[in-house]
Amino acid sequence: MTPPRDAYHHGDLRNALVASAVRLIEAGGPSAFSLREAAREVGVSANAAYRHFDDKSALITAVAADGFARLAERMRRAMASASAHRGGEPASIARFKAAGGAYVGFAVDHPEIFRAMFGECGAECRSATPENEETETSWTLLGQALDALVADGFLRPERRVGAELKVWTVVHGFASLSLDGLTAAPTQRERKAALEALLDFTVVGLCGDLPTAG
Amino acid sequence: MTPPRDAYHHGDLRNALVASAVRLIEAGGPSAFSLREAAREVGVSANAAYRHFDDKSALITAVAADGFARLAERMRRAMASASAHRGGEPASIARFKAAGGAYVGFAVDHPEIFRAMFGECGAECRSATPENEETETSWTLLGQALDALVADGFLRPERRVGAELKVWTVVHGFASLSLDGLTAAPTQRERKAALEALLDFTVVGLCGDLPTAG
DNA sequence: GCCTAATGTTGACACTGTGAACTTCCGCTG
DNA sequence: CAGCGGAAGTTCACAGTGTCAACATTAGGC
Repeated sequence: MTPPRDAYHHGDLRNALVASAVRLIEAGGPSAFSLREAAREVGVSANAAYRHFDDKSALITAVAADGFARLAERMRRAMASASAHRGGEPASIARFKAAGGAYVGFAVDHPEIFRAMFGECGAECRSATPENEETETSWTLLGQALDALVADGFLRPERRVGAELKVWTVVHGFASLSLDGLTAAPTQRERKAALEALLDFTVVGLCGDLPTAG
Repeated sequence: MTPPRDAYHHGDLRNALVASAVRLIEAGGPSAFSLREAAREVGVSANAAYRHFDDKSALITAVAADGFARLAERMRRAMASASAHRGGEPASIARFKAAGGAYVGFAVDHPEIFRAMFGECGAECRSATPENEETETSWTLLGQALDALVADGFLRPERRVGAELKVWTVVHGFASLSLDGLTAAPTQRERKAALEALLDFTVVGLCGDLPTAG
């Protein structure tokens, strides 16, 4: 992938460093990652990194940003493919569940990256600055899914407000617990079942009503 | 608090180190905490800590364990006081909401400790070993609150199974997002409103049904 | 009252993030 | 095409860190 470096100038150090950092973090978590090691892996002196990043944490921030972009992409894909072959479910609900599933799926597949994204260094990526398109995207995708629920008549419009936060809460909570393991490492099968139940629960919470209590 | 150390032996180094670590972590997060600094603060050589902890991470684990104990205590208190003066709400629902509120409250009041509890070093505290009474407790308290919902007829028994995970997911998710700030630092007032809405949403999700879809 | 084991101490090592000063080389201007 | 300015990398240096090994001190049981 990286050709043996002969030239004095690397050519694409920034991206190479980010890629190396992703590998290292993916392997051992954000704590088991050092600037020097990343530089070593790329074949460059430790301080070269400072031409491209203010900080060690700036590099991690870049990793987080990359993670957010990949997360959004994954959600996009999942939603699109859910529209295609859903299993008898209304399209809007299928898409909604697909979005949630993709979020959790990303977290489970890339736990350490996910941690980095929501650690202190990822903070800048998460603030909804107008420029931060990528970050905004997963939030936006969720919004689209919810709008579709309204359009299909499942979610009453007056309940639409604040729905993103609720869904995000559920999905993010499940992802966090899956990683940080309140439940001791369930099988993928069990997790899938739990997630399905959770998404149903979410739909009821959003769209449903309490039975006449008495 | 700690009397000026004159004796060669500290007397209660273990606890002193944990307390110091709690302060340091609370001040600057788990990353801005060093074994040496904690030892310095206690007035003891760096390596003295190794008589009480295998590792730096073992110390953090102790901090996490302490956090879990305090969290459970806070939930216990909140639930008890909710039984006393609830505002026209059924007791079981009031207690349930109090438990959730206490969880989030702890996370918001002690963000860095909370992070430590759910970071890699806190992992041992979270596994439900039979001995790990304290850890189990907040889960157990949640279970009690759910049982009360069943007893009061709000939650149908066949929906009881798996309810802990759902509630935990919501509450933990909201706590995480509140700390890690998807939403840019809302006021305490806003957060309280959001939490209230979220708990209502949770009750509906657990106990409610979809309106006859058509 | 001594011996042992628990508790603390000192010294050392490899490693980290980062600043300062120096070198190499790409790309532009004359 | 010469040469130069600045971007991109390098080396040296420093303060801190976690941790190991060897040593010192002391509390408590025989």
